[in-house]
Amino acid sequence: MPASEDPIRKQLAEARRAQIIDAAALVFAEKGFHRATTREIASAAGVSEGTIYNYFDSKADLLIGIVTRLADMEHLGVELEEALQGDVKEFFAAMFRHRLGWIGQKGETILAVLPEMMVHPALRERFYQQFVSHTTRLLEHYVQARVEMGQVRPLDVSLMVRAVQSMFIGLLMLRILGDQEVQSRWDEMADVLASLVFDGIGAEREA
Amino acid sequence: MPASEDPIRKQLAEARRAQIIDAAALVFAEKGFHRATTREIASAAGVSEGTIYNYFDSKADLLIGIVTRLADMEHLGVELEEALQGDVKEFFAAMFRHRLGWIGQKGETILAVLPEMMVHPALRERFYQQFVSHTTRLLEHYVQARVEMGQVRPLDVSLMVRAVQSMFIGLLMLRILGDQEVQSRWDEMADVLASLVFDGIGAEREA
Amino acid sequence: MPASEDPIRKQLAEARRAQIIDAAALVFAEKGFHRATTREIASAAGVSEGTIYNYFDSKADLLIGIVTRLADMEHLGVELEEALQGDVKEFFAAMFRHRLGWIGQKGETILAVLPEMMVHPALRERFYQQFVSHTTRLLEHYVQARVEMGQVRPLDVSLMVRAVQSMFIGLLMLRILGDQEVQSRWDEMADVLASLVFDGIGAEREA
Amino acid sequence: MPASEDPIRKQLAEARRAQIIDAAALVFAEKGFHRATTREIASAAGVSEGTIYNYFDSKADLLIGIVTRLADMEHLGVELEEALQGDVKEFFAAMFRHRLGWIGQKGETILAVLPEMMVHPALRERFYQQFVSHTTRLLEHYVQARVEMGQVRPLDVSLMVRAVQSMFIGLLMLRILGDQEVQSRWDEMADVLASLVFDGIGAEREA
DNA sequence: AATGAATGAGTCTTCATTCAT
DNA sequence: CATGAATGAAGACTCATTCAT
Repeated sequence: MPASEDPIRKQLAEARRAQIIDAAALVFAEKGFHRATTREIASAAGVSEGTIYNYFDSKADLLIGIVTRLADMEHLGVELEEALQGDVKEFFAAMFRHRLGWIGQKGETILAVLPEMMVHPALRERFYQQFVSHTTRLLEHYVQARVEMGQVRPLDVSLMVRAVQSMFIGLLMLRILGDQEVQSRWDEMADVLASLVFDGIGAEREA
Repeated sequence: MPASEDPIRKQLAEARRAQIIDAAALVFAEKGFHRATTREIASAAGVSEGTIYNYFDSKADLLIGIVTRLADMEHLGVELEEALQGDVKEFFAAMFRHRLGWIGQKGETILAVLPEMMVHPALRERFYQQFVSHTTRLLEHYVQARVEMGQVRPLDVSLMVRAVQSMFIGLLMLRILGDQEVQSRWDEMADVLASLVFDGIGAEREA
Repeated sequence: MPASEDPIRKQLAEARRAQIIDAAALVFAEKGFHRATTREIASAAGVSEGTIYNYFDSKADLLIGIVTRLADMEHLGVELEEALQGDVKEFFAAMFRHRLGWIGQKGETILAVLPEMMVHPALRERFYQQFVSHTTRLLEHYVQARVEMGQVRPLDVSLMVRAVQSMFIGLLMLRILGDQEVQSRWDEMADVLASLVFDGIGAEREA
Repeated sequence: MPASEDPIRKQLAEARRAQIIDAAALVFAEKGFHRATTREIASAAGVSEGTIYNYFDSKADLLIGIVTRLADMEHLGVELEEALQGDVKEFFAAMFRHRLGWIGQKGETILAVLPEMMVHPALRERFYQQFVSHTTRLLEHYVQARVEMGQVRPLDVSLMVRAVQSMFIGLLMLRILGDQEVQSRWDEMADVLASLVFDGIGAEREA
């Protein structure tokens, strides 16, 4: 067993895992976790059923794999980092763009795990920690700071942040539910949201 | 066969249906559609498995039954009707209260069907028509009218309405995902949302 | 309980039995014993499922009922009685006519019980006694007598009679299996069979 | 995946199929199609229930499998081929021997499918084509030719052939129905039938 | 005597998982 | 490591039968 083979093997194994996870995400998104069979996943991945079990403990473990892979591929992005320093409204626009862009790209994969998550406590916990609470904290800190700088009205920060976050996942849900407008004009949403959140819709402010 | 028995029979049958649907919603919410067994549902409803099939064609038909029952019990409510005439911000507050109130009350039942809906086209269609598109149209008309009256800024009405709706379902999702803040302060959300939507969070409006 | 009601009740009950048996025969013939449901039989008979069990112990008991009713309606017929005295070939023609006529008329009902009989010992026994062995004995006596009278060749009477009988049931089977020729020319068969059995097909007799 | 394994796999699979079909035929013959459970069949075949479904689509598909296997193992046989050229009476004797021999050997298997066939159109069609119509055509041609050669009386060929065929299946039915004579003297039947069919039973021919 | 809702035992079928090759 | 045949537990659904009305 030459030492030189170790890293190569590792790479091959990692590629196999990815290949299987991608196939699983595809099939789960299309048919749902329970209606998807390991046979289909194997076939979609171009491997045998047995091979799946060389890389994953169980069918449910594939879900964990998908979430993990989803998390690995997430990062704040440079634009967003930069936007943290600039104008508040522009920051929100950048954040919405970033987030909706990610959802637009990974929507299918998210759809693959979302339904099961709603019902599976461990997965739910993992997903929440991974994708929600992280952003929650970031936003809370950002908004709190801007409130103190007088750039944001002193609303209830905690709830306000939840309201903003609800839009991410809410819009994904509307997309999934088949709303035509949301589906076809996805890319226009970020600016509308930023405008809504920052300025509101009212023609004139309350006293 | 005396004619007097017909309506009685009908009532008994309707009561049985409701009894079974409620039990199914309970079990589905707890374990998810697929992990729920007909045996459990029967036991929760206090009937035998066979009886379920005297009232429903299949396990999947129970989902349809749940959605239908959910729709039957929905109505705009007097307060909301009245709010249509009054102040815009107050209308949104009333709408958020009404909607979040409904979700708060029926959340468990919605959770029972939501995951399966995301994956089941026919159910998805039904749910969307029943609960989303109806509200969409109502809001679009309302906002459009208020824009013309100069009470609402001339944003893109269609997308703006989607943004508002995304919050309903998005907040439900956050609740389901286990967000403590959303769960414990649910009743406070309506006013925060109304304030956010009408006035925005910005300390000062853009030029 | 006036005595006058007894015979009336009896008649009503007998009519009900007949009504149910006829319906059962119909449904059994069409779908087979196992695929036929008591619900269908009840519906075909115009009664409720429960009523069936007021007249029969079980679904299987309906089969017994059908066979019994079949037997009750069988009788040698005058022509056949007369033919016993006449010409041998004419006797066979008469017998074939009588038998095939009966089958042609009751074929559907026989089809209703035949498949189950092949697999159900008690029913098989009953049917055999009722419809086969009776005829077997009749034929054996007849043929034996005619052999002794020199009108029939001294073949093995026992087997010869079985051969003749096999044609009854065999032709019914061909009919059931869908043989067009047998179905459409059923009424011509009797004479062909008589000619075949009495004279054979050979152009000239063996030495 | 070495190419050398393919034929081996195929052979193993074929053997499994045969093993399962044989078990199914056994159980069906004994209890009837509907009373037979897949569990019993599996147990009789020495495999698990699941394995059955790796080789057959459904329980009903086993019936098709049985019929097909029955057909595969049927062939005219050398003696019969030879008999086609010889004496008419001897041909019939050979044919009866061949056919009754086949039935005697495969009777159990035929019993396994016969009852269900009587009620199942697709299966019925298949069986009729496979085992009846083939022989019908052969006999019709043969008899027609011999009529033209003056060796067979000019009876209605089509019906005559049906009469002959009815004896095959009719005798099987008598056997199944439990006729002792037919069961115990099965091997003697062929010659009796040949004599009956060729010469008839009449002591003297009609004018 | 008639009804038909309720019952629950029984069965086919699916499919995640294992393991010999 | 890869394979895919074998496994068998589990579950949706059917339907003969019962019984309160």
